[in-house]
Amino acid sequence: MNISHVAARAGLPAKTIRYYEDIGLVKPLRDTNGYRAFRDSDMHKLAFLGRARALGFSIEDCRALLALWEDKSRASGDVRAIAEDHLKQIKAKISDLQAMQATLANLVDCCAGDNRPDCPILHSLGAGPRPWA
Amino acid sequence: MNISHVAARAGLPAKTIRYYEDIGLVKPLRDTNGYRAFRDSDMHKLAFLGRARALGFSIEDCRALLALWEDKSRASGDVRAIAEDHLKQIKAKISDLQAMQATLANLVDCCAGDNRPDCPILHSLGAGPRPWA
DNA sequence: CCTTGACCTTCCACTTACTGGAACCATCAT
DNA sequence: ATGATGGTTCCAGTAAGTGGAAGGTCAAGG
Repeated sequence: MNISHVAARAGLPAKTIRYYEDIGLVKPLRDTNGYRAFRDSDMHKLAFLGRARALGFSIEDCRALLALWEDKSRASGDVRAIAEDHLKQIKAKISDLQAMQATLANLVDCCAGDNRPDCPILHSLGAGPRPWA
Repeated sequence: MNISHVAARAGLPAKTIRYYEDIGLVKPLRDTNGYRAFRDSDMHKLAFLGRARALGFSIEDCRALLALWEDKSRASGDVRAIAEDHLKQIKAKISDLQAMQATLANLVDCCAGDNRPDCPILHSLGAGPRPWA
């Protein structure tokens, strides 16, 4: 399988796949012409990576998950630990964003949004406490 | 006011303030010894930036908001447009994260997290549709 | 006067996870 | 032979800083 074929099947841009090879996440073979030759196992790895990245795992998390995936004797607790940690970060990020959203929605509601120069959004940004405080 | 004083009052690291000068967000004066000399107006700008960044506005958004803040004749509609756009992005990001959270929480729940090698998290990442699909 | 320590300065490299583009090679159909 | 698609490498840039080295400045203490 050449790169564009794999890209289509794994749902990743070819550029990204080359990058993943660069950083050692996949190691495709090479044809005599220098083209990358992906085995099925490479394809599966890339699909795995695509799904893990879509869940927001970092590249380094993906590297660890992939190692565990390949290690048939791994303990599921190791995987769960990574996933739980990531879940915690996701929750924290959601909280942050929700706080931002509340503050900003409030500011937008207060703003006439017309041609008058008086704008409560700028007023609030220019003085007062940090919005999230 | 020298940089560490401003940093403390604006709640930003000195490094960040130097960076903001680099990219033209603030233009402090200089003392004869080469030290940055911040006026009150610089301090207010930096505090403004700190608050806007805390709300997740990008640097370029901040640049625009700062220009509007300085422009006494601006229309509040301009500001509101930036804020509404940003709000939309925040909402989209929250949705994304919530979808991730749901999928991942489900996977974590299904995982025994013990020493057995069978792990539904890896199983799900290794096959099936993209989690968000 | 000299030193020490806490400032300040600049500049360069590194971070995340790619993405865009240039320059060049391979393959195939016309 | 030529043009259209592939593929390859490498270089640079993104957002928003952060870390560190090398070196100038200033006030206080001995």
